[in-house]
Amino acid sequence: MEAPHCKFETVLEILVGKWKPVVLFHLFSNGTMRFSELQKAIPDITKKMLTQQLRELEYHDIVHRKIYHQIPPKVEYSITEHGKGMSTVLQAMNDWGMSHLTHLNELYGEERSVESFEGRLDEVIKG
Amino acid sequence: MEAPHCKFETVLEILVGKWKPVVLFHLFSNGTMRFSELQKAIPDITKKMLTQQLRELEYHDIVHRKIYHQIPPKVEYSITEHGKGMSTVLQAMNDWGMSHLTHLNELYGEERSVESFEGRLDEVIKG
DNA sequence: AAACCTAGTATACAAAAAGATACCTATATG
DNA sequence: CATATAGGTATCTTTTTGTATACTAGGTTT
Repeated sequence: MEAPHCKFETVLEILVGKWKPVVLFHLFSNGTMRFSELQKAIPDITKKMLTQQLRELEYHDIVHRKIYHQIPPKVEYSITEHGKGMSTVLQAMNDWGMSHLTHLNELYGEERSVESFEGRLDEVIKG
Repeated sequence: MEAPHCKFETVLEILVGKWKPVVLFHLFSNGTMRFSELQKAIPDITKKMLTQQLRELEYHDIVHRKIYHQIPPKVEYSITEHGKGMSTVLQAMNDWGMSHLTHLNELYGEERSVESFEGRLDEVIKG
């Protein structure tokens, strides 16, 4: 990952990647999840991608990784306190994003999908 | 560009790409800029990339493209009214991004560059 | 008439991100 | 003693992004 050039690019750095938003969504929703639970929740993600995204989020101290030293292994992921502070930004992005989708629909018609993975990130990050 | 899966991904869709943030920064700062002025402001960008980013921003109705039918050609770019509505989100991202950088510095030391292209997007989008 | 200007497009190529698949660890279970 | 288990890594291929370079249009300047 490169150093950010402007402050809001830091946020982008955290969020970009095909799977980061979904992963965050599930962790914000469920609080604590095991690696395998995340895999089940996001069926199309490969282990490699899931690991990668989680490690990047961990680097940014958005996600905490708790290892249980047992066999078979058990690892739990959760949003850190610092990570929870992101919810305001996510909320702002979500709100404007919604109105932007409406705007796009006005401009181009209803072709765009507005469906989300269960579609309730807004509710989730508020709580 | 794919359809977004969650609302805040719409915002990401607008912002991702190596050059989108810089382009937006300059347009928010300068109000109206010609293609060539943008090129000068962002020396490393190629015409192809600049065109591409601008077209994507135009599609999202963030940037307006005004063509003067003269030769040699003249085309001016500016932020649309709809685009200006994004400034709140950018501001939120910027603010949290700044505090996040501080947090990262506390965690990992001062290795990370906090420099931005002139570093004043926050001032610019407030105005 | 040749060269120059601006705002591009076209084509080929390199680099980065993502995907597919196989493999590893060490214990518990059948 | 073979197999399953959970959470990964390693390696290779494909796809997506971004870069480099050349070319175009058509009026203006030299």
